[in-house]
Amino acid sequence: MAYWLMKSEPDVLSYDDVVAKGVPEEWHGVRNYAARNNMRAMQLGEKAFFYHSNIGREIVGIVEIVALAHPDSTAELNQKGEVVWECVDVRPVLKLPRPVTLDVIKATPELAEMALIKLSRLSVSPVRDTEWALLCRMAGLD
DNA sequence: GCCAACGTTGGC
DNA sequence: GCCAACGTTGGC
Repeated sequence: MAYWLMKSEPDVLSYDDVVAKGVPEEWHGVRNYAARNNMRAMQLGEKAFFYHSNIGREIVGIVEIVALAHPDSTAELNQKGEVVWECVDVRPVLKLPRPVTLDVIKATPELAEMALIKLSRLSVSPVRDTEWALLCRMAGLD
């Protein structure tokens, strides 16, 4: 099982928004090949951190992948009429007892290699098992 | 609001 | 195929 991190601007879609909707959220709008490829690699049941970019700049919750990559309903086809942009669906799992801020992540040597830090513009990125476990502990989870 | 990083586009 | 110009993301 792989772990992931997905960014959202909370004024567009916050973790609470996803919870309030009560239905799986189609993670549409990604227009970056690396991010798309990461979504294609996701398996059902895998978990992702939900990160608030721009406002807050912190990991606030965990979501679960409930639909494999499928065509992004908001995307245009390319000139050949092919699907280029895809997305997964997620559902909320839990809100972190203590959100983990970007500042704290940056100040933690064990997390210095995270894609969140190294590739700051990548909106869907992998998280290593060790990073996941540490972040969960920092967030106040078992 | 600014700007660095970086991905994409298009001229050559 | 190179690279300058441009657009976007996201931290500051």
